[in-house]
This record gives sequence, structure tokens and C-alpha cells, in this order.
Amino acid sequence: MNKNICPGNVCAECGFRSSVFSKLSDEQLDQLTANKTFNFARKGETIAKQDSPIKGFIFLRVGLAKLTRVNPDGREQIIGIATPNDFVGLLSIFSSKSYQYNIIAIEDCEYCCVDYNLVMNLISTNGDFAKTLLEKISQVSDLMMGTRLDLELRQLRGRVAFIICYFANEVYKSPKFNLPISRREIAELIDMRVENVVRILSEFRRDNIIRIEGTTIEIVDPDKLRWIKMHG
Amino acid sequence: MNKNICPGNVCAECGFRSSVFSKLSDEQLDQLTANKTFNFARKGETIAKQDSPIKGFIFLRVGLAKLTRVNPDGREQIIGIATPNDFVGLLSIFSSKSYQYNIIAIEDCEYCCVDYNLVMNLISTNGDFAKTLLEKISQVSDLMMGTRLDLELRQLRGRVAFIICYFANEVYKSPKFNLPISRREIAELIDMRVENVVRILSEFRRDNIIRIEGTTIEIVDPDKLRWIKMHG
DNA sequence: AATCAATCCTGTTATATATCAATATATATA
DNA sequence: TATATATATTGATATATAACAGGATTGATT
Repeated sequence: MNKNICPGNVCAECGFRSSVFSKLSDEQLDQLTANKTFNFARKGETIAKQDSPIKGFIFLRVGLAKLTRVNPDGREQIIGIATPNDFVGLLSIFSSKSYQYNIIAIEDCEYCCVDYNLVMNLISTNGDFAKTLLEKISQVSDLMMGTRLDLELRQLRGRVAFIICYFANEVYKSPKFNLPISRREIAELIDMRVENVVRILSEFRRDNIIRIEGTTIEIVDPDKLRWIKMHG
Repeated sequence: MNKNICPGNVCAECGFRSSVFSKLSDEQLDQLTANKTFNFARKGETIAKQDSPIKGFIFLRVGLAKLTRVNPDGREQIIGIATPNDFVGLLSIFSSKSYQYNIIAIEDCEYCCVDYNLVMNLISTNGDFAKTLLEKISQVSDLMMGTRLDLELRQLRGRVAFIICYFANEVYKSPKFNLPISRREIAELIDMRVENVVRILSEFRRDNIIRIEGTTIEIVDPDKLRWIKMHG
């Protein structure tokens, strides 16, 4: 990892500032900025490794990353996708000395890593900052939990529809997008088998619900897709 | 709900004190104690209702409660069991003005409800308290998430074994216990159908893995049960 | 261009789970 | 006590999903 100058705007204007750190004084923010590293991760590279010690708070500036874990059977499970301006791994940072999940870039990423001890000190001295952090953690946790619970009681078609809508609405905010993960990874994300992911995608294409061109997916019939997401 | 004198030990000696509020000064704790209500809930009664406004922090002193939610399809899902000394609903209390889940007693319960605004003020003024809270939230969230993720990739036999082990090891700390929930509720908890819960329990009994007498369950062959939990 | 490996895709078959039906048992209510 | 109502149970059947097999396509490497 390289400690570099952040190539983007200064922190005060970055998503970095606007979200979790908004309650810090200018002085405290300067202190933080001085104690962070700026990093790149190419697609496929690991940003953090499950069970390895937590070095700091990871703020994803640009790109997408997957959060994965290897379950006891050795099967790999993707538990979520991190998008720009996310604090990744926030969930477990207060309950463990090591990361509970792998964080792996699925697009080229830029991220900042903020010193762990410094943040901990700020929490102790700045209660409003702590409150913001509590809110953020709570949101992230709620969202993830809600997503998993939603997925659990859908069957395969519903799950595939769900994930297509997720990328279109939440990640790319466009009905046409470049699917950043393989069929295998979709399967790992929504707990199904690769063959069935493929099959159902083909089925959706056959029924003119989506269009597939190489790695690009376009939603053609959003109503029907939404219906399947809810009732499939 | 009645505002009563707590019949147990004073807060300073209660689980209440020992966990999340350990970093408070005596003065702050007194303040908190003065602003809490003590309540009973009989088996089946609702302690908090999904989508209703959050009144305060709920601390479960005695008894068991289930956390449920009604998903968009109207199907009821149990997302977890709260045990004594749990802060229930902690997960969403910072991200929402209303409860994300129902909290329903499955045994007679005693619980305290601590004033919301007071806790919020304490967070702002006492950073170490905030940190403790962050840790607690993080733990709860991790545990719940981990449980759901574990359950997701098990099949039915594995899930049933999981839930029996859960009650024996985590809740009652004994191989013989009184199952506090119905077959239907087990089904809602581990995402399966009542008939299959019954069927698999009978199967386990037939195979001399458990003994069932009325509402009592006893684990007879813990090794085999653990094996099924892991590989079933 | 040739080779290899990974991913993608489709059909067939096996297995797990849900659904339906019918009865028994317990629990609440009048 | 009698009657209704929810829960528990078991069997038969339908459906959804996984597993297996074989081929097509893509991408990287030599």
C-alpha cells in the first residue's frame, strides 16, 4: 500500500467529509487527513483479508468491491457489494480485532485508510462524531440485514430479478449497465448455483424482460422485472 | 405499561449495569435509573411493534422474546431470539425513528425501558459510553448477520439441528430444555415449512438423536446432531 | 495462430422442499 | 362439559432446485 497524495478533491469536499466525518472540527479533520493513506486496488485485488488484523477504517472513494467470507464448509459467500462513499467493514470494526470479511475489488478502486487509533480517540472525545458513527453503522447494518432477509424468502427467479434491480437502481442508477461480476459471483451473492443463474438470465432474455450483450445488461421491461422480484 | 419499582437488585448490580452502561459515572447511572420504566410482558404479548415510534432503549431482564418482521408478501419472519441481558432493537435504534421489528414475548418477560433522549444526550457527552455502545451494537449485528449467513447455506436438516443446538447451548445452556416456541415459529425462524420441521424432528427422534416429551426436548446424541448441523 | 483455462450455456436427471390432504392432539372458549 | 380453534403429525404428490454431462464461447498466455 502506498501513502500518497489524494488525487481527488481535498477531503473537505470529498464524500469522505460529507458523511461520517461531518461532525468533526476543521482541526480534527486536518488531523485525520494527515493520518490517512490513499490507495489503489486493481480489479480482483484484495483490499482486506478475512481474519487479518484491522489496520484502520476503509473508505471507498471510487469503484466497487465485494464483501465475501469463506464459511465453515469452505464455500465462498458474497455478503454484499460496497459502493463509492461507503465505509467498508464498518460492521465488525468495533467488535473484533480482525476483519470478519474479505474486501475484494470488482472494479478498479481508490480508497482511503484512516488510522484506527485516531478514530477511536475521536470517538472518546467527540460524542457527536460517535453518534454519527452509530447512525451510519446502524444504517449499514439494517440495510444489509434487510437485504439478506428479503432474499431468503424469495425463490430463484425473484432473487435474480432482485439483483438486477439492485445494480440498476442502487449502484449504477441506470437501466443499462455493465455487470461487474461473473455468473458465479452472482450465484455466491444470492445463494444459488451458477447453472441456475445462467438459465434464469436466459429465460428473462427470452421473455424480453432484459437484453444481454456481452457483459452489458439492459432492463427492457422494468414492470415485469419488478413483478418477478416481488412475487417470483 | 406500568412504571414500577424494579423488583430485582438495584441497577448497579443488575446485568443492566454490567454491560452497556459500565462506563457511566454513578451520577449518570442514577440519572438513567430515575428515567426508566420497569415493565412486565406475559407470554405472547407485544413489547414493541414494527413501524411504531421508538420510545426508548429496551433492556430485557428476564425471559425470552422473539424479533419478527412482516415482509412485503405478508409472510411473518422471525429474525432472532432475544435472551436476558440483551438490549433489544439496538440494531435499528440509531437509523430510524420507528422499530424495524416486532418484539414479542415468548416467555413471561421483565424489561426496562430507558428514555431515548437521555441516552442520546449521554452519548454526546460521554465518548467512552458511546464507544461501549458501538461495540455492543457491532457484536449484536455481527452475531445476527453471521447466524443468518450460516443458516442460508444449510439445508433443512442442518437448520433444524442448528436451532436445537442454539437453544441448548446459547439460551438454556443445557442439553434438556423446554422449547419456548411452536413448530410454526421454528419454521418462521429458519425459513422452512411447518410440516418439514415436524417431519425432521420426528426423524431425529426416530434416529435416537433427540428425545421429545411434550414440549421438552433433550439432546441424546450431541455428536451426531453436531455433525448434521455442520454437514446436513 | 495454437493452447489452455475459465466462464457461459443448455439439456437431462436426481434430490430436496413445498404443497395438499386428512387425522390426531392439544388449547382455549362458551 | 361441550365446542371451537390452533397446533402437531403423517402420507402422497407436485414443484423447485441441485447435480451431472457435454459443448460453446471467451480471454489469457505462449
